[in-house]
Amino acid sequence: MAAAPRLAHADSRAPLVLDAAARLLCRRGYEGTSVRDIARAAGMLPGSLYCHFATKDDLLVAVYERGVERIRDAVLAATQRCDGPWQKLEAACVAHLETILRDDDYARVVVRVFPSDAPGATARLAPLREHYEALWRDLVGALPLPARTDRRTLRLMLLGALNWTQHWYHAGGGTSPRTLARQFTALLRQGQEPAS
Amino acid sequence: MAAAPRLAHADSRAPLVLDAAARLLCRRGYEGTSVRDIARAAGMLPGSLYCHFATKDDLLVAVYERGVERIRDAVLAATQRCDGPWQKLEAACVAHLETILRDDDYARVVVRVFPSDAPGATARLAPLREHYEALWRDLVGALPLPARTDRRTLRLMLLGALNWTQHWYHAGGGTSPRTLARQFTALLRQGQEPAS
Amino acid sequence: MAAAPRLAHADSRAPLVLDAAARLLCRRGYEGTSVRDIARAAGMLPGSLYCHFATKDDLLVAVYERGVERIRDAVLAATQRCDGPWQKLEAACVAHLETILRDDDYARVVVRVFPSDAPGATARLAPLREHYEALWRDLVGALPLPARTDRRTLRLMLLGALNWTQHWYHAGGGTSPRTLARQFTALLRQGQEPAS
Amino acid sequence: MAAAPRLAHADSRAPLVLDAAARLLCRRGYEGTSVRDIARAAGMLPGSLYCHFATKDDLLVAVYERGVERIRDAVLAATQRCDGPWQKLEAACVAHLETILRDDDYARVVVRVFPSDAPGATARLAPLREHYEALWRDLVGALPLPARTDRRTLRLMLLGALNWTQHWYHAGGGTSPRTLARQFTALLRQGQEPAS
DNA sequence: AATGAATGAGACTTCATTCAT
DNA sequence: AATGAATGAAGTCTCATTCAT
Repeated sequence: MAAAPRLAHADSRAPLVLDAAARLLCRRGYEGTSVRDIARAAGMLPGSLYCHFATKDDLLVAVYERGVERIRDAVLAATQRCDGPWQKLEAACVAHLETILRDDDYARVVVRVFPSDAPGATARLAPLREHYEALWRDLVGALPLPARTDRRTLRLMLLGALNWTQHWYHAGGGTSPRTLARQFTALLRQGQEPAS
Repeated sequence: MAAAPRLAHADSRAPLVLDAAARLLCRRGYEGTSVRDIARAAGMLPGSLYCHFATKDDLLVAVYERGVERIRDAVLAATQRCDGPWQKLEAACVAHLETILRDDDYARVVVRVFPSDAPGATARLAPLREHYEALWRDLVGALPLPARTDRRTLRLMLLGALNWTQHWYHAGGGTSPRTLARQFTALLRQGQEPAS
Repeated sequence: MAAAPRLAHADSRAPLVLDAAARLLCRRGYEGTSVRDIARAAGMLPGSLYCHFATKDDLLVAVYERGVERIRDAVLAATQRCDGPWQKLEAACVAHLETILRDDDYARVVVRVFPSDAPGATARLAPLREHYEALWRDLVGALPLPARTDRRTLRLMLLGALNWTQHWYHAGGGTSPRTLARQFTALLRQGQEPAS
Repeated sequence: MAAAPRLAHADSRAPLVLDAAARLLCRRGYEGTSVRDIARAAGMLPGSLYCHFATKDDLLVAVYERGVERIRDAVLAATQRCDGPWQKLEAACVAHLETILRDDDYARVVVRVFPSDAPGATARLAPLREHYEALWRDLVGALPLPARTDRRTLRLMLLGALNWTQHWYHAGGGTSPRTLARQFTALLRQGQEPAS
């Protein structure tokens, strides 16, 4: 079934373009990536990109959509394999970090490029991001926390710490994304003040 | 408003240029800010900028230097007013957050623009950043922590959480930078797992 | 006159650009010719030049290549029509001078612009020039000369005299390039001291 | 008398500016030399140059005047030390070549920069050059030549050969300017055809 | 679906020059 | 005589985009 006649040309080279765009966007950001660069990386001429995407912004949005979908799927899958709210949170952190620190360029774009970086696409980008973060609202909402705890702050703190890793984490540095995620969770869960 | 009467030949309009640059850089990033924009904001022609700064990179470095100096001074001053390592850390978080979330555009540039964003200035920017982060190494180093704790991870987690606030915090949202900083510190210090 | 109907999509307007570049470069030199000027002369916008040539230097190199090719071909063809080393030398002088003093702007660029004028292209220009001058080494090498004669000096003297004509020769002044070339050759060959 | 009180400040630093201009102009040409470069080389700011010279063109003309004066003086002095028209011509060639191939930047400017390179100064530059070349008209005019000889061509050929040396001569290459000048003269005087 | 050429705006930077001080 | 700051034009080159083919 899968190895049917027509195989390669399928529905064009749009995926190839997306891959190239994701690769560059997550490394150089929105302003630092030109349509020319993307075209070259995809083995095309700049004009040819416009057969697949009407504007640079559209291309970014398409990458973003896939990025959000992927990281969301990864986190969802990870949390469903666990029981217990803290276990689920830890699994989510592991999935999030492994996704953005390994080779998923699409997901990395979501973390690297901010909706405000592309003024013409802000309105479409923001909801996508929001869609992903809603997931974390649920995860944090499910935690058994002292009444005084501000769950929003906790969530934003954790996501901030996770996302900021892109700026300092380098593979091969000893600590794996998984270990790092677990450390983050533990720090939040148990605190560091020695039991007095 | 632009083009003041040309009195005050003294010490020039370089500070004005720096202010304009800081304002734009912290909002739009390095690639998103053009020399034209900065010149216009300073009430000059683009070429006139080059009386004060030889290149766009030099201008960024000058802003960075002032930014690092300011946020460093703020944190140092705050910590010296406190006793106790956790108190010092909390004071540092408050100072850091108040500086980057209020109107100090210079400090915000340091948090927003990464050395790698400006390839021609990376070599000058990175040490400045490092100079500031060294301060946090000391602060975290002084904490009385369980032996198992990875102080580096703790530091990077906290700084990540603090710096990421620039992406979601908006003044007038109820929580002040000071409150936020205290919450972050408390979350790390005491943990959230209900005493069992 | 600019902006032809846009028919003739074939093989593009690159030759037109080259022609315009050659025309200006041989008259105003490298620094004296701007990309803007060339574009205007070619009926394009400055940015459009870069569809055909990646940099100003590349454009110069392309002109140079054609210039060297043309003058070399002219000299080679002329010498092959003659017998005898002095006849060949004279024919070469005639060809060289007719080429650079008539309307071959490409060849004139080779004589006018020095590799060192365009630092970024020196490495590519110098071998081209050398390629042409090698031809003259052969021509002078074949002359039956008194043993004491420094052939290198003779060659450089002759080429210098020929090339310098660009600075004073103006068509319509009575002497044709052909006549001039013959005079130069005769002066060197027979000397001017009256037979005593 | 000479070692009187006021010594150094004399009539300002104009000579210093001229020296700097000559140095740069003879090396980089007119378009390749900026007013800024000259000012920096003279230890001044660009604006300060305009205390001494109203425009870049004026500066070039001033350098040119001194250049012509120097090379003219050198040639005149040399010819007056000799007897015989061919001896005078040889002495002139030696003086010309030693002046432009050694360190007299002023004279080198005259040979390197053409009146047409500075459109705004062409009208003032051309007569200066002409003034120098008139000298050669006399020298060649005095030669005892066969009636058929075109003295103008002979003169232009010799001057072309001499001036072109700037493009290939490098000190330390074995042949001195003096030797070279003598070779040029001999080639013209005696011819190279072996006595048959 | 893709190309090659072109566009017009705008990028950073340097130019010769001016002028109040 | 000199400075420091500014100007306005122009320098080379890149940008996202368009469009006939």
